[in-house]
Amino acid sequence: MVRQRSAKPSSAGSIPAVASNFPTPPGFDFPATVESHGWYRLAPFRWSREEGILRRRERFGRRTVDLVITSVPGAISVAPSSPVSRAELEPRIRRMLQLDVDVSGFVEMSRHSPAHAWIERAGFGRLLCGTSVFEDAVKIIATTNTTWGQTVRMVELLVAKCGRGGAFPEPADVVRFDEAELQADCRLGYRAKTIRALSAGIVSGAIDLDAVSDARQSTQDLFRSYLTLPGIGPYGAAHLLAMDGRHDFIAVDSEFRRFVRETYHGSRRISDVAMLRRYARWGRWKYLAYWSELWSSVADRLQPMRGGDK
DNA sequence: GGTAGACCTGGACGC
DNA sequence: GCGTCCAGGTCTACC
Repeated sequence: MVRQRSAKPSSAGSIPAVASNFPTPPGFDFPATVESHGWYRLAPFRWSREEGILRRRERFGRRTVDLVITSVPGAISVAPSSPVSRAELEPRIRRMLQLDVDVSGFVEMSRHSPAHAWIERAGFGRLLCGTSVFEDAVKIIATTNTTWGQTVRMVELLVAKCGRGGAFPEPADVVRFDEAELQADCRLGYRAKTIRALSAGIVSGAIDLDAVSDARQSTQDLFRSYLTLPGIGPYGAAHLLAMDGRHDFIAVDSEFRRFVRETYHGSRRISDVAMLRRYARWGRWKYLAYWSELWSSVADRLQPMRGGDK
C-alpha cells in the first residue's frame, strides 16, 4: 500500500527571509502531490524526497530565480533566490500544485471503495503540473510514442538548449531554433516538428493558448479544444484535462491497456471501450480512479512504473 | 468512420 | 561492433 510520508521543512539556513507561504486546501499532501506522476523527474523540477524539497528554476521577465518549495503546517512555503512579488509567484504555484482543484468528491467516493480507502489517508488526488499550459503540452508531446527514459532526456535537452538560464523555455525561446536543430540536439525525433509548430503558433498568434485552455468551457469542449493543438491527440488531451483538475476522460495509452488487461482480465485481449466501461461508475473522477489504482500498485511493488512513469 | 502505415529514437537481441 | 526488431501516440492517406 502507498506509504505515508511527512514532508520535512528544509533547514532554516537554506530558506531566505523572503519566503512566501500559500495556504493548502484540506487533505493536501505535498509529497503525494509531487510524486503523483512522473513530472517531478522532468526538468526543470528537482525533487529530494529525503529533504521534502522541490526545486525549480523559473523565469520572471528577464530574471531567472531558483525556487525552493517545501511544506509547512497548513501551507506551502516558497523561498526564491532573489525577490519575487507574491503576485508573480502565486498563479504559478497554484497551478503547479493544483491548489485550486477540489478533489473532495473523489475522496468521498473513494471512502466507499475498499480498494481506494487509502486515498484520503495518503492525500492522493492532485497532480504535479508545470507552471504553464505550454510547458505541460510540450512535456505531454515528449511522452508520446517513446519510452519514459527518452522523455526525461528530451525534456532535459530541451530545457538546456532553449530555456533561458535553465528555466523551462517559453514559446519564443523554442522558435529561435529550426526543426532540424531541435531534432538533432534535443533528440525529439519527429516531435520536433509539432513542438516547434505549437511554439510558432503561439508566438504568431495563430494559436491562442489562453482561449484553447479557457476554463469556462465544458469538459467536452475543452477536450475538443485541446485536440486542435499540434501533437495532441486523445491521450494528450485527456492528460491536459487532468492537469486542469478534470478527470472525466482517461488517457488511454499502452500502460492503461496493460494495467486493466493484467489486473482485471487475466491478460486477455479486450477492447478499449470495455476497459473504459470499468471506470464508468466513477463519473467525473474516472482518470483519478484509474490513476490511483496504478499508483498504488506501483507503490506496492516499490519500483518505478513499468516502461514509464508518466 | 475505420484502418494502415509512417514518423523517430534507443534498448534489446542475435550474429 | 553491427544489423535488425520492437515499443510508443499522433497524423495522414486511403478505403
